[in-house]
Amino acid sequence: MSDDSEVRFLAGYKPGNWTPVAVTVDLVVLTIRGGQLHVLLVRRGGHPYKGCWALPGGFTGADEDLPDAAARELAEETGLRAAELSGVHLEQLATYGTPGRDPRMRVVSVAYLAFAPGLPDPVPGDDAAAAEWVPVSSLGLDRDGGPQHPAAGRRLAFDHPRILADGIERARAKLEYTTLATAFAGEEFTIPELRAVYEAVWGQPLHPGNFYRKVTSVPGFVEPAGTVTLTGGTSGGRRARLYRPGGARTLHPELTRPGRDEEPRDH
Amino acid sequence: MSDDSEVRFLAGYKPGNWTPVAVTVDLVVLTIRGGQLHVLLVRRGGHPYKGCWALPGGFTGADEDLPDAAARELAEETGLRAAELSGVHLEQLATYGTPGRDPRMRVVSVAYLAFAPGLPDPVPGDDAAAAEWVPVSSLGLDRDGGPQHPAAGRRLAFDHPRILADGIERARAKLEYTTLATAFAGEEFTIPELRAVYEAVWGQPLHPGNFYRKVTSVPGFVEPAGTVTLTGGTSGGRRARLYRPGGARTLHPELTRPGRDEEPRDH
DNA sequence: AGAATAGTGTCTGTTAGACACTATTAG
DNA sequence: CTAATAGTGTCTAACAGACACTATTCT
Repeated sequence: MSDDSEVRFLAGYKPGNWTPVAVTVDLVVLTIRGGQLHVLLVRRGGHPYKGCWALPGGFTGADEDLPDAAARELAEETGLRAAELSGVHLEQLATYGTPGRDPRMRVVSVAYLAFAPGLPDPVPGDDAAAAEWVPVSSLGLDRDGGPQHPAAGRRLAFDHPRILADGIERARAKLEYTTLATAFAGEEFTIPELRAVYEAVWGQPLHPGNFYRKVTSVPGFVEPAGTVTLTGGTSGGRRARLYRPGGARTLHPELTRPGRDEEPRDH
Repeated sequence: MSDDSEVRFLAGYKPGNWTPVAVTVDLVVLTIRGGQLHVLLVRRGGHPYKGCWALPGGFTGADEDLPDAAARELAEETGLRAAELSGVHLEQLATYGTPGRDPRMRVVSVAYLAFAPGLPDPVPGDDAAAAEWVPVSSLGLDRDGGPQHPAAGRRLAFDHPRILADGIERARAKLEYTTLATAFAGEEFTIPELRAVYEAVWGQPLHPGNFYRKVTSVPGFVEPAGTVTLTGGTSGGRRARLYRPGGARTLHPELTRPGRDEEPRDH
């Protein structure tokens, strides 16, 4: 496959039969604050959509791999260092390239999804006038992960409502069959804290007793740290045992969302 | 968000702060022939990787949406018309953009996955010297959807072994929780035919009796057509009832793959 | 008839979910 | 003590998987 004629071909190759396109990465960064699912948004400091809220993101570098670009943008917008970023789960979500989605030119955006345990307040990057954690519930997405309602309070730029909805639905689906919920919790956590993650992402309460049994019975999901919390709840209650993430990455059998009898799964 | 200053900005906008990149679509087209899972491959007629086998694909048009580009490439490589293509399931798989993956220049490839019922023999497109259905089992992918073994008979160009492995794992996973298997069958099919689809994609035999009960009991998966096949099997056997795809797109509860106790799910 | 394939009956072990209960801690 | 939270016991209906069986068709 690599012969003389190929070497000659590459030496004389000039791009021609292709369309100039800009490739960007956009990030759906999710975390949990105060029991509510939040997404990281920036207020755009420049045109187009100046002053609108948008997902953080930016252009990819000339020799930068896509996951690296996503990690770099995440670091720039959150001010996290490499060590802190290592605890953040980052995965590719989908790619959006409809002509006209950016009024400037043809832009193909590779969206990434990030799950993070309690991150600090963000630091606006170069292009942003502000950066904030925004409760997902304030954005008027419908419960099934559909696109943003037109009358929502804080409208998002570009096709970011669609990307955000896809990201949230992906997150909801992945909690069912992976151990990713532990990526929202710290190094050690209690089962009620883990349950709070599920309740925040899924947007509905779960049965505490059954959740406890389920989580502790799925092999590899969590392993006991052997210690308990220092105090009980703020208004009484037993101390909770502490756990660490187990070795498994997928759950068998899965933890199914209650009350969904015919939703699409993402992908 | 759309004010005078934005109009002026866009009128005077000149691309500058971005990297020139070519965007292509690559296709993982799966079908079933003779009880075996096959993938559509083309033999490259030009450099680079001249003479190697590769996934079909090509550059996106200047004002072409990504799914349209995928459908166009699919039509070009298979010679199918729009009416036939409507029965083909096409979904975005993932995007691959590691620098150097194409020796010519920076190429970001958006991969699509297509499931099709018995397609005709393909017609090579412009850039291809040949196009063929190739049994997936002949390509030396490991059973869990890992990348191609280096010593495999027919090596694929670029990072196409990885893309193919991702596509197959996606297909395997989606059979578990969606009704997509019916996209591999025709308009009407028997339960044993549907079982053959699962067995071909999953690569393992399933229990006929339990499969029958499961499939017919999941609401919306299949609905009886009221007729039976014209003959029994070639060497005896009862006639099978015919079914049509039901209205559901997802399966509740799912059809789980046997014998996998800790595989990653795709995405 | 005999082999092969389609489809059904039935049993067993596991699981989700409901509900009631015990254990422990703050105020 | 009382309220609140953590965790356990137990029952029931549903389900996966195993196995045996009946039904039908080809040679």
